[in-house]
Amino acid sequence: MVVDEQVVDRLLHALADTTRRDIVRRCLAGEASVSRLAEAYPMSFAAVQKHVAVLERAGLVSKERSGREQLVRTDVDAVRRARDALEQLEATWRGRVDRMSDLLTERNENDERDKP
Amino acid sequence: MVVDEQVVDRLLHALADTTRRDIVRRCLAGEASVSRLAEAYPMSFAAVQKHVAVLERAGLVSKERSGREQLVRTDVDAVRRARDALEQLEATWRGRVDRMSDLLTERNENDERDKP
DNA sequence: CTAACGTACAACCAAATGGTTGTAGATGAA
DNA sequence: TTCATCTACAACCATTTGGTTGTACGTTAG
Repeated sequence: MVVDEQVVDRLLHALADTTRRDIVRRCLAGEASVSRLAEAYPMSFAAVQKHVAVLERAGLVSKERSGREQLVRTDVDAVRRARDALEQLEATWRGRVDRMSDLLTERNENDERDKP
Repeated sequence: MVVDEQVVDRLLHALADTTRRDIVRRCLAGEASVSRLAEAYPMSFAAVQKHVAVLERAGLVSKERSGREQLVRTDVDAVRRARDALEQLEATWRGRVDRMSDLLTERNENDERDKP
């Protein structure tokens, strides 16, 4: 179940911004319209709109129309998937470390060196 | 023990790039010089150097001089801290959800169907 | 219907990103 | 010493990012 690298890129990039993480948090605690969200930050409505778009592209939130408002809702599963993605990364890396340990243990004189 | 937002920003941004994640992985499985790393990617030495710098600024790797080479080593603890940071984020968000649930539960004592 | 509200989107801008090439300084090998 | 290697860093460039303002459009309230 290898997570697509591109997906991970978008996911981590989306979360690598304080405002966006805050939006995720806010929209987890009850849905909020984009304009209501915009009131919470020292930036324009359009700017917040863009942040929401980035989160949406990463699959972290989704929008649902309700009358003339657009309600933003955090996808809790997506947040979990984000955590799992990092966990998987860590597992891969850790796996490498483990295999490395094995190699070191049984390593004798095999000194390989590739030169292009 | 709140993780500094700025630190999280740098951490997640550093990891939001396939090449950089690969560098982290490679430098976990044995140290590698920057030039050796550069051989592994379809980009210039300077570009890889910049990627390493980003990882270093995020505290994910460190460099150690060995002769004329600069060995890059992934800080395993930093990787763990990265995972923990996301976990903490998730915990915060989850906490919000839980408190939200509590509110809903308490409100439910009256057992009425009020529509806002 | 009209006015106000919420949204979408385009155009624009400064700054950051991700890449390049070129130059210069250390260091190890011959 | 001389030369090849490894690194650091500056200058430059194209694209993306994160912000702005302005305009247009659908929806709701009065």
